[in-house]
Amino acid sequence: MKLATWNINSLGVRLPQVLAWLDRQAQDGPVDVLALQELKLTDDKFPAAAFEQAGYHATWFGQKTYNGVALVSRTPAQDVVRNIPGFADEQARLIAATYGEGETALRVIGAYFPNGQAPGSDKFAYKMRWLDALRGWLADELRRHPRLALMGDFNITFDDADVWDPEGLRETIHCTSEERAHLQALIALGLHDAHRLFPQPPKTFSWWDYRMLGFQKNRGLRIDHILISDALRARASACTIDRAPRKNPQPSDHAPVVLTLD
DNA sequence: ATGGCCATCGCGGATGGA
Repeated sequence: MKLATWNINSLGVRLPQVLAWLDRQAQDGPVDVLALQELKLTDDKFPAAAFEQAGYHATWFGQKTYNGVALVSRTPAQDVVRNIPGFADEQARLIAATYGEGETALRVIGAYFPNGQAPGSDKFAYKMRWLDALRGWLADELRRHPRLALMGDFNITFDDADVWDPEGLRETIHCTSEERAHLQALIALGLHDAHRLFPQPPKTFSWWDYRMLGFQKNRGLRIDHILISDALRARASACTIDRAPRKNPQPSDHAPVVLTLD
């Protein structure tokens, strides 16, 4: 089975690319759950019928202009949660659901972490509060759901290996010690960075700036992640970043991350 | 080189992204 995450930077613009990508993936095994971020549309504009026609269920949490997240899946979502319980938030950034029953039930959390803009800014402070709230709730979720995956656009790099220019970008947004400590605190709850469970080529990134020929020069960051619990780690067999959609006309600035489980 | 590109809203140019 496959789990995937993709920040598509407007589902209105890139729905055809998402459907084409799901089709392509299905050639060597369908994607069971795809987490999407940055829908940039309201709930009433979500293209549920298009996904249904393609054979997928969906559950979504939209917002006008900004943010918005969804889970697209082969089986229906159960026990859906929108945003972090107990954390008042105007922004649609998180959606969680359970797939399957009993001991094989899988809990999936799709999230669009705040960008944070710059250390010291109000948006950075919001990012830190959001991360605190996520950690508190996630600890409970892990107790309830041993088979759990947290995936999405984290807007945080783990370390210098996730950064095209570690010296030039030291302690800038996505690369600060404070953000990385928060990311490690999520790992400390009992999660694993699926990407690093397997050998990866150096300079493997998931996002490239639209400007300065960022993708062509591979000037990128790895900020899109799939974190999995111990129970899922035991079943993980591959984790890859698919650069192909970044070469599409009108691409998202992010590439999808795909985890394969036995 | 303190911007470059892209999407949104809405019809010019600001805002946000990362």
